[in-house]
Amino acid sequence: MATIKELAKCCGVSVATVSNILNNKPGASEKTRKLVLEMAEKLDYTPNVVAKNLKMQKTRSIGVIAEDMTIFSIPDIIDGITDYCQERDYQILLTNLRLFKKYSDTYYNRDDYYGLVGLEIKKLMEKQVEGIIYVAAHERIIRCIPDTLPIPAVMAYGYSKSGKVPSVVVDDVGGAAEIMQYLVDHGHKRVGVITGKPDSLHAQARLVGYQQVLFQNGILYDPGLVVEGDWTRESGYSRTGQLLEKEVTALFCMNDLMAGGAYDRMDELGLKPGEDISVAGYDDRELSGYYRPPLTTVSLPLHDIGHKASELVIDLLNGRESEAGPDNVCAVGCRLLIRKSVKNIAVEA
Amino acid sequence: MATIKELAKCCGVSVATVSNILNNKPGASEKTRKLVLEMAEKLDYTPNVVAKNLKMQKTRSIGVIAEDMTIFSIPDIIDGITDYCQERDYQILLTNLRLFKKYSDTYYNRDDYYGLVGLEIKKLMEKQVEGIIYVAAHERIIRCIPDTLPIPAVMAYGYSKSGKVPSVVVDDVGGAAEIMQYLVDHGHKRVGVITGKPDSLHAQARLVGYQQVLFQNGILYDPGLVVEGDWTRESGYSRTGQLLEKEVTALFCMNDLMAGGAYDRMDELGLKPGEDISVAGYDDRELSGYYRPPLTTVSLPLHDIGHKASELVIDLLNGRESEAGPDNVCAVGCRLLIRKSVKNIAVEA
DNA sequence: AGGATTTGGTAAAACGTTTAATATTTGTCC
DNA sequence: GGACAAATATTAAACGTTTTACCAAATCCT
Repeated sequence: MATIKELAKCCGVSVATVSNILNNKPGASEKTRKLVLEMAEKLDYTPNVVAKNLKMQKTRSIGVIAEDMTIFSIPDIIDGITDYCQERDYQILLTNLRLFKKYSDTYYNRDDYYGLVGLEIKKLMEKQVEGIIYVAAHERIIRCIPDTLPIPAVMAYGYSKSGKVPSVVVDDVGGAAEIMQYLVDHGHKRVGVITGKPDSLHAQARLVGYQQVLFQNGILYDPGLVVEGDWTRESGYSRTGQLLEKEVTALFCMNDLMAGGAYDRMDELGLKPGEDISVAGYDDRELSGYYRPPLTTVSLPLHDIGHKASELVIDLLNGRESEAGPDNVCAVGCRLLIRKSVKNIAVEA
Repeated sequence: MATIKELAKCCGVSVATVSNILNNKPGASEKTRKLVLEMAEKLDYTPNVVAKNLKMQKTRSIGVIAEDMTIFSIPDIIDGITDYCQERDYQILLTNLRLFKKYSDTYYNRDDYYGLVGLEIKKLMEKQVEGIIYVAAHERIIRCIPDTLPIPAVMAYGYSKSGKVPSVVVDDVGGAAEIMQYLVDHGHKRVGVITGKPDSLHAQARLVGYQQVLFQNGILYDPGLVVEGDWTRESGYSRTGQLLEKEVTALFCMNDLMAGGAYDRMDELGLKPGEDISVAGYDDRELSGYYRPPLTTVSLPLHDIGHKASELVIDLLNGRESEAGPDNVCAVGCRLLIRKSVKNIAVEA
């Protein structure tokens, strides 16, 4: 593989000249410029970027630490990251923690998990990445990214402990509000809710969105209409029964899986989802498009999260101020995905 | 950020000594060894790997070119790649082509697609990756990886045009044979097939597996029992009707989506899948576990494909001979995933 | 014509490591 | 105490670039 020195020799000029020409710096005659360019082509000269990086003290690369590639949220976030990084010509170094393969459910309390992340950060820094994005599988407070890093870091789909490292997250209250408003616009005043695990940030925020819409529309909040699920299809199935007894006209399930469980239960009871009882989901998992009827849900802005996160980190490493909010959190909005599971029962005026 | 030179000065020794100690080479006294190690800790010395790479002419990194991160097969393959690469301490540089976002369905005929891939390969080589893995979204012949690359390359989930670059693919005939054998073991002699698009390698191989099992069990192959689908749920739905007229006892759908369509049709006709008619799928898409009844299917060895591909490429770049078969193709086996959609109708002996 | 300026080019240092060749210190033995 | 070997440490070159400082030739201006 030809080096710049060999190329220079072939052209009968100095390396400096070649370097200048290749980086289109001024100060070379058209003649030598052409000569060098042609010769570079002929020798199939490929610049050694690692030498360049060493000299320039820049790598135009950022480290991406993903908790687990096989969790549904992660690939889309990474897709967003690569989208923006390509545009800005940054290379990504991927680290896959394989968290859910390596650790039990309680992974996030384990010291060795922190150790692992610390090690991977160190490895990336040795490789002179200019920034780091940590991609969480679901929103929560992540304690393992120190806020004393000498390079910028950004959390995608999670919060940092101290709030010092910028985070980009889903606007869950907005998303929940949007679909709830859609429900009340379609005449649903008694909407049962199946929540996620109550310690989950997602579940808390979505509940706030629910309450917000109730309030804004002058509907009294009835705590009896909200029951606790745990994100699984089974919990959606089992909770649906008790909600149905309360004469709700619609169900808001805090994820698509539980909505699937609700469908199951209704089928059993001879009720038609989207006809007898409306149902709304959340997340836009691939499968919910295949429910019968297809589920109306809210689409998580995963791509945008990745896009925004890389935007932030690249701004930061170029010395520009982060334009995340004052609390360093950037919430990106969801898109309402209207399908067939919500019936309009509003009486016309 | 401290360099080795500063560290050396702080310790009052030469850089060479520090280097030797840090790489635990022999020839340093216990005393200085300890001193240096402690000082390194104290200064939080972080070696500059790009300098090291330049000197060593090695980067321990491999480039991964993924066609599209958001296609379901890709993340699992990448997970397999990272799994093995972590073990061997190779870093991965990720390139996401975003093929299905950027190009139409006919992307693979477009010149700019080839150009794009060529460019990305060049970029990776400039960064001195030691090997390249191309990750396809589904199996087909990939024409855009030249077989004259100066570094080893491997195709994951695809074939190279010339057969010169090693490929690791799914053993689709084996997978189809396995689930078919399961079907006949459960007494099904008349098994209808809904194929994928006939020009797909997947569809062709799976059909061979189907025929193989028929032959081995002395069942006559009836071409009337195989109808052409196009991988979509709709095609599964529409094809099911005509198969049902042929008095089949089971359906083998060449992917889970079409199996879902078959379920839909049976529901409509008042037939219970897994009871009145057995159905088998292929691919193990997440959603098929939620079908009612859960679909018996074959699980694609995506993780293993990634694992094997990185094994091959790392062997290759270390000068070991590739242990792919003589035709440079390594087919990795599938796992039968038994759930609830196949009924045993065999008469006991 | 001759000094000043512009144009086109070069030499060499630097980036942070590793390593081969060499130098220095320490220890052993008579 | 001196010779020799072994143990330990140092010097300097190298990896492939970029860039600063410098130089020579060509061009311009009066």
